[in-house]
Amino acid sequence: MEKIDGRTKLLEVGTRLFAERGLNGVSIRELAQEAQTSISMISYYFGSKEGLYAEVLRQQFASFKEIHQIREQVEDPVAMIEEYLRWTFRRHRNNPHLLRFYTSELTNPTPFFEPIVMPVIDEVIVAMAEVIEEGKKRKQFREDIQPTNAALALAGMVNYFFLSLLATENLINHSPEQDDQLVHQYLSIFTKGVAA
Amino acid sequence: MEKIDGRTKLLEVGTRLFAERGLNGVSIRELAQEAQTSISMISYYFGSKEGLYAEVLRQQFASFKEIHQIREQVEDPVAMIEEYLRWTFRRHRNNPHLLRFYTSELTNPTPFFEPIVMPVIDEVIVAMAEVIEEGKKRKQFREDIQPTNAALALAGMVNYFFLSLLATENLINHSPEQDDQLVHQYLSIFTKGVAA
DNA sequence: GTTTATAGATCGAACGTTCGTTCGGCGTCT
DNA sequence: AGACGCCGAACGAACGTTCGATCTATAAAC
Repeated sequence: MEKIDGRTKLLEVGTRLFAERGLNGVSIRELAQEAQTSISMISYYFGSKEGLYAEVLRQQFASFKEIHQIREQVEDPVAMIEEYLRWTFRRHRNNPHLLRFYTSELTNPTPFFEPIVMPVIDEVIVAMAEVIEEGKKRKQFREDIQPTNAALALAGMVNYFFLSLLATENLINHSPEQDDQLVHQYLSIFTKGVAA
Repeated sequence: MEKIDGRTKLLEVGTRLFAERGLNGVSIRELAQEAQTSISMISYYFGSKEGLYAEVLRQQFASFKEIHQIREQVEDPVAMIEEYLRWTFRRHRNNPHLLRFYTSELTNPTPFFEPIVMPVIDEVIVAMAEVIEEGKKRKQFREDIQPTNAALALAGMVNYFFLSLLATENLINHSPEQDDQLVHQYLSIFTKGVAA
């Protein structure tokens, strides 16, 4: 039974509670009680409640930077989109809270959206738009696709699908084995298709 | 210069402010000031702040019921999906607040999600899943599509796309003329396609 | 090896502010 | 005169923050 330090415990509890009810939906008294510490510890470690929230956000969105490593490793646009989908699935499955912060900040931005969240989201969208552009050049993707719109649609599909799983509490039931089917389905938007 | 009654003004202001910052992000004092009335009017007309929020939610999600009329009018599955997309585009363009309530309630549900929001969302998803199922029977859609997942993905794509427009404040710039391209792009997931 | 000093972690009480709600009264119509 | 729309003051509760005191553990001094 090892005792983890109070700061870590607060970050842990903050992540869970802020994800569930947002910045304004959680009080420092609830945070302190859940972390089995006192209310003054939040100001002590993070300056303020908003300081704790900002630190939680930074932790949550740190994984977005991985997109650059993935892009270096995978050269082919189709393979890259596939890898992007699997990477996103993996991230959401490993961290069920990320999606809530992501969507919540996009819908009702806090003062931390612009400095913390927007830059990392932007990097991913720009990166994927470039990948799609390259795919068009290589005639792998349809001509009528607008890269930035397509990158947004792609991210939207995946995120929203997981959001629906989250809302119906099926996130745990969705196993890695189902990824293949989803990847294939989503990928097909970009590949040459025949309209009915 | 006609004077609208206080109740309507409060609903109007409540819709805008709750959409921007959520139930917990807006105080009754701010609502009253913005509506140029006094703080006691909220309890007077709606019982409580939550009562006002609930009424706003009911107004916002009333349009979801239109799905049944549309389904009665359009018989062909492909045409139905197309009509669904146009209907959704139209709704989001006419009411820029709807999407925020939709996503916000899905991500961080208030006590009103279950009684007010969930039922109408469910009706739309079930209806579209049935349409997709019918499309599979008629060999219009690919065999490997799972109807409910596909209905969720479809809704996700559209909603998230508009959410991104909202976040970048481009919603006004997106004109009805661009709908055709989007409809075609999104529709292609369901039509028989060739993987690259 | 014992004592002392020092820095960090933790606490609960208290502060001032803001919150949502209630209530008595005032004006304006029917 | 009675019903309704409306107001501002007041209430208790909850909020986030601050502060002085206490505890702990390591380092320094003897």
